[in-house]
Amino acid sequence: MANIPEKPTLDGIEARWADQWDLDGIYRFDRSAIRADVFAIDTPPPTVSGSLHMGHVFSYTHTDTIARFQRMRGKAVFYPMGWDDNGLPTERRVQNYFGVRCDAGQPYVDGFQPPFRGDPPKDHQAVPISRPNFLELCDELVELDEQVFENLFRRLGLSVDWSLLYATIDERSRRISQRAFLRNVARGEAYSQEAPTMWDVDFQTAVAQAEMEDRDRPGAYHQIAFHRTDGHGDVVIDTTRPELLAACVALVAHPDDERYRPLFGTTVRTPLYGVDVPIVAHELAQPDKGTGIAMICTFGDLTDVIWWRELNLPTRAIIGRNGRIVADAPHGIEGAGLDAYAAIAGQTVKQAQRAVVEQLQASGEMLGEARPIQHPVKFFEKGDRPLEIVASRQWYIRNGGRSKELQQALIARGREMTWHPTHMRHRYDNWIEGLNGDWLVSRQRFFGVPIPVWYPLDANGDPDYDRPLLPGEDRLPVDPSTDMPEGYTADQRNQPNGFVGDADVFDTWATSSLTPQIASNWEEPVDAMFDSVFPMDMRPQAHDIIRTWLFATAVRSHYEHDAAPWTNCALSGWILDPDRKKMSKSKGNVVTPIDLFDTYGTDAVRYWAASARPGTDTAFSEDQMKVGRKLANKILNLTKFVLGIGPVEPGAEITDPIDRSMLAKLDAVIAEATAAFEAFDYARALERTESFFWWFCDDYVELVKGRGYGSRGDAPAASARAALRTALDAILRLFAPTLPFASEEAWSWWHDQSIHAEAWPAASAAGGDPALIDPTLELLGLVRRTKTEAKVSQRAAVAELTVQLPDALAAAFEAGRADLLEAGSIAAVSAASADALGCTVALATST
RNA sequence: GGGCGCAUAGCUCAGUUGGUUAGAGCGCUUCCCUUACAAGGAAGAUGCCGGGGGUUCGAGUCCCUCUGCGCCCA
Repeated sequence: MANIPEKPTLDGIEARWADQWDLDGIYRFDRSAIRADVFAIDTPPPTVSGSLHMGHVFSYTHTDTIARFQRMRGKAVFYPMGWDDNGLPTERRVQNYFGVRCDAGQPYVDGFQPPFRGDPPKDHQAVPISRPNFLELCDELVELDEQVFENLFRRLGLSVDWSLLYATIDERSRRISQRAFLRNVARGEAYSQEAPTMWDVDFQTAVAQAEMEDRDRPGAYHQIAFHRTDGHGDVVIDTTRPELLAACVALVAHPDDERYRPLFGTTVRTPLYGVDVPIVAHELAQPDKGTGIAMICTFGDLTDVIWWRELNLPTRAIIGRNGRIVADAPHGIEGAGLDAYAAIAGQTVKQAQRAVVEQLQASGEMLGEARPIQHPVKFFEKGDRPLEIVASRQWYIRNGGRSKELQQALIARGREMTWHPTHMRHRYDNWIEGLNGDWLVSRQRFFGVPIPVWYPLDANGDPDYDRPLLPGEDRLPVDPSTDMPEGYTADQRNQPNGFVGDADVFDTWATSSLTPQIASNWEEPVDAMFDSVFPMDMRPQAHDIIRTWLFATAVRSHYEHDAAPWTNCALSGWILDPDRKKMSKSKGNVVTPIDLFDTYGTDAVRYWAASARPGTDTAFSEDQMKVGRKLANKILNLTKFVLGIGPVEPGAEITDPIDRSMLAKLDAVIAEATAAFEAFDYARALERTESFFWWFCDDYVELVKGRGYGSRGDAPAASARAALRTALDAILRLFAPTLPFASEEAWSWWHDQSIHAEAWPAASAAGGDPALIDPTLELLGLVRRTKTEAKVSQRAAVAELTVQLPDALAAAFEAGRADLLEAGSIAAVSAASADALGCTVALATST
């Protein structure tokens, strides 16, 4: 029956088994299963335009071990894969790959051919192309990239159901994203508003709080004198942004600050521009910072926005969407002030700062020199220049940033989920508690899900943003730039009394926050699986995107389903290089996953990943992969041995207490591994299994090998063989989630069906005493040591073994006595009662 | 500044209700071709379990505190 290769090998087994699994469809989700029998995973759709790296291999392996375990436990596993391809990363990659840039002003070119397909020269000037042409190139490239990702994941052995594949830009995702948004609008959970917004001047898009980061940058304090309009001298302020002087609308000090209290309510005149501004009081002014009084500009930072809003100050915006000072001076600047303004109009922020400082120094209104400092500056996480604040109309989804009540409700949602590891929940709570505004979901970009909204235009051609025109759900997905709102005709586009389409797209997270809905065909006309998979059992992801992806998904589910989207969140750690530093290409220490698969085998790489404690940052370690390869190899060899030692008669009983003792230990391991997997601790499950496995090979197998070969006759041999076979069966099943290829290969030598369609092992219930075997193995160890110290072969004969035997161990000693003699090549043994177990080994003088 | 985590062998780490002599792998040393495996096996050396204090019959484990490192947020 057995089909055992002469020389077992791991080489080439990945491709063979990956293809076979695909052919057999063993990972296909059973759509007829009821919710209680389903284990549903909300797989994180990777950003395909990023490059493949070990982080993918790492965290996706963790998930796969859980999926395989649950499948073996009899669950119908819902394990989809998706590609998060919409959004800025793809746009960037398309620009760099084809040598183009999107320019909405360009006409569409039919059959457009980009100047390059990969690696444009460094000095290439990006070719401006129309938005539709640009989107075509996006579609072309993501298809390419997604194939590379799929190949990697198949090679990694992920047991996903590839028939459930989706992409966040595909038609279903666009429809579901728009549907969910329209329902948010209908319930008042989403709204548009004209407001100061964090703005990236290079990408020329608004940016959400979750996408911002602080970076320490050099800056400088400048002391600037404002002139009191009552003629009683100057008020000196400190600012790091003198270039915004023309945008100044007030000075502010703390209400308790005695130095400035008399000035509240008075006015000062701005230097250079001669604009009268009030001196106001607010708690957020910091008396210990600079001179204790600051200028409020529209807008230098988020505190300016708060002051502007709470103190009802006027607006004098001077920074345009391109990051340059706008051409027209704001209201209030007149006469000579206009000349001063002309010096900065059209300049970048940096240029303007130099110009203003020069002007102030010339006029004597800047005191002393600039004092350099290091201070945190807000950046878009993908951006290169500091964010500016510009006023613009944007769409928001309420997320608790402006409502304590909603905050509490969302924090409560977090408590409906079990977090692995538990302390990760704090990040969720902290993030919600630190929100300072609603979730900005509109982006002034191209490759994304269009915001499904039009606005009616009045007789003057001005849009009425308070009465947006919304499509019916049956029309989704729509593209407002080509589709028409109901009741309008194409020729009314952009005409007075006509309509205008919203030109923006959704933030990537606004769509990827709906992966549970997308993967399960929520409210789709056909093939809805939503009811049998939602709320899902597991959300695996990395811990750095708790504030973005995890939180956003919880928000959407809270609104749409009044539920947490999953019952468990499993957070993976990061990969560090062996020096505990970030891996980087420039250092030449980045290895690609495929190379590692080739070198060590996929199971070996999976072993490395699965050895890392859940949620723990982990060093990249080829040493661990070598260990994994050894393990996988050993599994094949052990299987060959157990299958080759001799036949096992049907119904053969395991009678020997030594064999039963081993099985009792195995039972404990099965129980531990099961409990660990159920708690999402794949690493502990592996560690317990592996530890037992080496003990089994080195100690148990060596002890009973001779008996198994039949040295003492048929009945003792039958017990050993049956025990070996029983243990092998369980061991392969225990390893199957972590080392799917080696366990399948070994399994296939004596089974027709895939091990991954088999049941998780159950306890043997042979009723053995787990400790019974221990004294025998301890004595065997002492014999081995004696031989090693005598520098003789382990096969060397022992003339006599004299055992010191505590009475309590007498029965155990007797049970293992015959096996011990054989395993140790011992000619004679005698035992005498003693307090502690021990022995004296008399080696035979010659072989 | 707020929150969280980590500190155990040269290195990477395990140590799950507190319980004999603190473990594994890698690396290092010595030995062994043995009919599953030399891509193997047998054995050995290496620890103020970060410091201090406390609870307890008993602390790597629980409490307090200090130090150092890392992450998240402001």
